[in-house]
Amino acid sequence: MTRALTIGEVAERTDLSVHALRFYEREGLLVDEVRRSANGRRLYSEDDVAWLTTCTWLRSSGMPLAEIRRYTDLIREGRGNEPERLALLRAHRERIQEQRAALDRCMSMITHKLAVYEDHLNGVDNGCIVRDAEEFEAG
Amino acid sequence: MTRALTIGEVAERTDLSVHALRFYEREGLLVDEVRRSANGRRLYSEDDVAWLTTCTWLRSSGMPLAEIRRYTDLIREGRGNEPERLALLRAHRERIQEQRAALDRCMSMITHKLAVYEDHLNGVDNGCIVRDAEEFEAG
DNA sequence: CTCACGCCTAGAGTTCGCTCCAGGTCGAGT
DNA sequence: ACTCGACCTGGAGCGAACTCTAGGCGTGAG
Repeated sequence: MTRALTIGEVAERTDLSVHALRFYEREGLLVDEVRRSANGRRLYSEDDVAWLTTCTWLRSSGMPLAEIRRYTDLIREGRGNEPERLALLRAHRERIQEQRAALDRCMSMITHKLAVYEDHLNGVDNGCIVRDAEEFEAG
Repeated sequence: MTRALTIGEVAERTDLSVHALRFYEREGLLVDEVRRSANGRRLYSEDDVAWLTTCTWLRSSGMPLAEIRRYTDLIREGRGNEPERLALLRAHRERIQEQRAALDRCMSMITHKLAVYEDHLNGVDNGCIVRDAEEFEAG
């Protein structure tokens, strides 16, 4: 068994602040209760770090903390609710796909605007009033 | 010239609430001052709608309102600051790419967990303690 | 005439996800 | 003996992006 980690060490490894770690704990985002040292300091296991990393990934893809808590609860409950976990993950997968679509839409808009502005700055002056990139096209 | 639109109509077309539209206006997110009817009601042009749509796309790809305002200001200023606009758009393009990477990371994690759970539910019971999907693999 | 409706303003309230503070404990180093 | 740094708690505070409320106006249908 590996050495227990302090909150500071976990903060470094997960890119969460120590404040956020305590906050996540209060919010019930940890599957197991965090162990404590004799003097009351938190002791995290590698499993805790792994789970927190999963949490940060879910967060970075836009899952609200409330839903991560729900997922955590399901895991804590143990066997039997796998269909619910599946449903939750599938729902999130859908949202990720929607987000990706949104990013792609915006990305092509930006690519387009960049092209227009770059043309403009390279002297392809079409002489129309300059406002947003879109307006170059009209001329 | 096309008919001016009421705030309600613009709300429908942009998927922003009327509250949000007034809020955006207060925050200086509109390039031109919104026209008003005789009795003080807002009258939006198709250009306004187009710009607001651009704003919603930028928002949906995670650009903060403060930065949209900055971009709006640059456009309102007129010719001469195209390099700044380019820089702003390029910076946002980078962030979009990072976000996409984050989504992809999370997506493959989810795909993996889904596969593990689905196997499990289809009777591929590997007999280990059931917690998060990851733990199925160990067995 | 009255009623509902859509709009107006100024400003308060809400949700989310932290972030920070005050005040305190502990252990190691000088 | 003293100080420093990392940790503890409970609770306040914050920034973002809305969202809603109160109170009021103008117009059109019944």
